[in-house]
Amino acid sequence: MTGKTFSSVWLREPRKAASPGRTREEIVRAAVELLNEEGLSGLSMRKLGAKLSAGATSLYWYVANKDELLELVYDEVWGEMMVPDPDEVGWREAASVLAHSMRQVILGHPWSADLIGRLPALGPNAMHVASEMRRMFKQAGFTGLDTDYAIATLTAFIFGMTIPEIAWAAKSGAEQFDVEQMKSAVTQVAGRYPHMRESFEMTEMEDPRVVREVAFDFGLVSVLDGLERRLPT
Amino acid sequence: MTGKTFSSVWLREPRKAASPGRTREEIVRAAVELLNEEGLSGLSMRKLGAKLSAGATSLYWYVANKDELLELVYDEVWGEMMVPDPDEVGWREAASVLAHSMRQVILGHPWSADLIGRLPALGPNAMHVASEMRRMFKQAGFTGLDTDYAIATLTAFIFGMTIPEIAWAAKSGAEQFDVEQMKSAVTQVAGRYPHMRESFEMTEMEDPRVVREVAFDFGLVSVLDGLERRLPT
DNA sequence: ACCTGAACACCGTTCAAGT
DNA sequence: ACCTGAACACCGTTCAAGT
Repeated sequence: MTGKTFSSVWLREPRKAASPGRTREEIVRAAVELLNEEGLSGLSMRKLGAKLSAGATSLYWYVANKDELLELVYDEVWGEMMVPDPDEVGWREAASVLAHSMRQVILGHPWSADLIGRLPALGPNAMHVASEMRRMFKQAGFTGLDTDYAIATLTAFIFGMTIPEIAWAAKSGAEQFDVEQMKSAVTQVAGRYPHMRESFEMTEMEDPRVVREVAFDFGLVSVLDGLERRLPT
Repeated sequence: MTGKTFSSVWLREPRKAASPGRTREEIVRAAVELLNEEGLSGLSMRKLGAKLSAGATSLYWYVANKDELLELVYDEVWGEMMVPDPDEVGWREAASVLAHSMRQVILGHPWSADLIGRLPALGPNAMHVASEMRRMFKQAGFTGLDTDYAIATLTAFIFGMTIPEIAWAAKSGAEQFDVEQMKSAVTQVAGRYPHMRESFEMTEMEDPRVVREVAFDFGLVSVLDGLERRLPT
């Protein structure tokens, strides 16, 4: 009657840090490198083992399974996010800087997009960011559960906006891509939807990179305005 | 110098609809069943072939690869989303109903969460929803690119809020799960973060399902308020 | 304490061959 | 036009065995 147990790397004691052999840090560093170079599908236990010039399965001594390894590298991403002090710059500025920082970090590690929401974010870096966000919204004036709702709303916006950006960046970005072909493709598909055609025609003359930036700013201001209205007066 | 070409099922003519053999609809229906029963990792070309009592690789006649198959089932999900007529109920009500509907549809097909943002949503059902959303925001008074920004903001919120819900629902939901164990686990991890402990203690006495509902409503109202402020006066 | 290799049970995809 | 089977190049994970 106890059911499945919830498991996460962060709930187990790491192996004793004895002198010989590899360390978790080494493994995580190599994994991140592999991910940055080849993306999520480029990371296999075998390849990672090889990169560390170890046998294919020796990693299982440090980590229970691949998901645990991913939890580890996921937390590295959280470690890169900038959380300004709301006491110094005010909560709105702090939220804004944090949002842009989170977006940039994800865009810089496209493989992390697939991890968001799939993996629990219980690592120390994620905890630190969450904790600082809580401080930020309390400083703004939120109390009780509203504080958590505000956090959830802002992060939902940031992730929801950035995750799809990855797909487009991966496909259309880096100019190794036939822009004309894509345009005609999309136009073809939007053919029977006048509202959509209008939209595509408008964005066609703009640089897609700046369109996404502007869209993010537009949305961010909207979300922060909306949250501000929830503050008790 | 033409680069990689953008490809999608929706850009190719489907195979001639001859009498014998299977149809795309049959295949998609079987795939959706498999996904609902076993989740994304339960869908393999081999299993799907078997379910259709066909050879493992016969599907490749109907579909170029597995991603195309996923694009097909993904659009089925979009087909279930409800888009009320903004001319009848007003844009805010329409947006609100749509948002809740999108959330429910995703929660009802947890496997779709991993597809969002990874796959282009170019199918007819996705196009229809996007087109109606555009009509909705134009009716509200948005013009030009602002209309697209508003759409992006709202969908970012909906997806960003719902995708992580899946992970928790999959783990803690269905009561086949040891709630006590998870609580102590999370508390353990939050130990050194007073802000986090406070938050966990507060949500502990509430039903997590209603907490998520309330959070969604809170965020939705905030986002809609914020968007409303962007309207030209 | 740490690492190895072999083995198991899978994958997606290609392709020549069948009807 | 449609389907098959064999084959290729992979996966994650377990486990007995080595040092």
